[in-house]
Amino acid sequence: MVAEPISRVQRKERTRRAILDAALELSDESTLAAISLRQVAKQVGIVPTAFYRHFDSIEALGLALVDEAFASLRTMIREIRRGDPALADIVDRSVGVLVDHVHEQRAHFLFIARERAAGPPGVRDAIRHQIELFERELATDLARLPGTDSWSAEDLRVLSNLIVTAMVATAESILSAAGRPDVEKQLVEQARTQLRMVLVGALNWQSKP
Amino acid sequence: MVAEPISRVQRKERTRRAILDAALELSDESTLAAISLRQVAKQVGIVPTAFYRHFDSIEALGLALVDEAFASLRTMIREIRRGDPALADIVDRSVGVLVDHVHEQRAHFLFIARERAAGPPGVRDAIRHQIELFERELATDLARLPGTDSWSAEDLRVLSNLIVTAMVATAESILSAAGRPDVEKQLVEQARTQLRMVLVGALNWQSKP
DNA sequence: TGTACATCAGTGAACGCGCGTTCACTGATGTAC
DNA sequence: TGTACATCAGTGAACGCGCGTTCACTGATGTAC
Repeated sequence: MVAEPISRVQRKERTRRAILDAALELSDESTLAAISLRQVAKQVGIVPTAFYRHFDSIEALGLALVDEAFASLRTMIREIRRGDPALADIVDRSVGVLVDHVHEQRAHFLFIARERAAGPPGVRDAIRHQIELFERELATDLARLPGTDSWSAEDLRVLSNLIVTAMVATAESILSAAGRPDVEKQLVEQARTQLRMVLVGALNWQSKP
Repeated sequence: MVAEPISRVQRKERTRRAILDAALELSDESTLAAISLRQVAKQVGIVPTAFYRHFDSIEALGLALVDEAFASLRTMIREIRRGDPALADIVDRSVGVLVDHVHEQRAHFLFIARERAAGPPGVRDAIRHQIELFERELATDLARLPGTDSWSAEDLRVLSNLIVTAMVATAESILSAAGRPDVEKQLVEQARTQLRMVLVGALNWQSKP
């Protein structure tokens, strides 16, 4: 076996990756606002000043993590949308995919949950904006369901917001139920029931003219 | 007019109050995890070491603020419960009271919104516990509504959780819409519609046997 | 292929600053007699 | 009412430490010829 030569560009990308991972790891027990550049550098194994070769500040690093986290969320959404959109099992499938991704991307979800409420203003805005995009996409999905023909655009948006809110809350609850499978099972069941309740409401809803 | 003598106990209580207020004020732009004891002391106008005469740590101060914030929330809930429980306007009244209190107790709501996600573990647990109590109380309220006779206790709890989740999200949105009355108006309308959608779902719901 | 120069990720010393916590103290308020 | 002592909220000096940021640097990788 011959040792592969590694280009300068690859080396830099590798360090950048290590910085992002270190910040995610530290985010497990703290929040961006309380994490120091020196802590991140120490975890990566570089000298504090080397951090500046990759990011201008901890906030800039946070924005990069937001992009990354939502890119992985989009993969999830595509997964839900794929396959048959049979109304019957759409609830079970959606909740199932969400829960799987919370486990697979635990660090990303934890990061978003924290920074959504407590991050630097720029980071909070970026997260809010991304969640808003999800709401709009979900609204157009809902418009394709049978029975929503008579709905106003506004009501579709409002329903979409309610569903996204409930799913965000579900993801956050599951994160704090880590290591208690019985609690998680109950939360999953709760999320399914809530989605069904909302859908029953939707099917019986009449938009104002 | 004669100057009132102030007892040592009163003086101490006054300083304690000032510390709580200072922490609330600082929480407006930061999170407990990033606030220093020295910042709080400086804002109050006492020497850092004097802080220890009142609280063991910033976390202990946080727990006191949680108690205080939820005490004021209970006042709010009592206000909703009072008066006629006519189903017709219960939605408008509930949302109205919530919005009023978000404005009146802005600092408390901001504090809870932040620390719920990003606070020290003890503070997070305390907040989670208090919200859980609200859910249970709401569940017993819901059980008194007409049409819920056939509901299982579990479904009442699940519905209650959904409503509380939506109201918490509404309060948080209104906080971030500060200074934009048009956005707030839309959020209030959204909250009302969502509650109505959920109630329509509830009225058409059949608990599993 | 070989040489001379440019690029640039990471280094290490240094800076002034705010941090939590310790300790012995002060002096006004409270209490016992 | 007056005196002697106890209490204790707030003081101020001091500590060692981690912070973000500056700067001139090193040496491996990349490029031009």
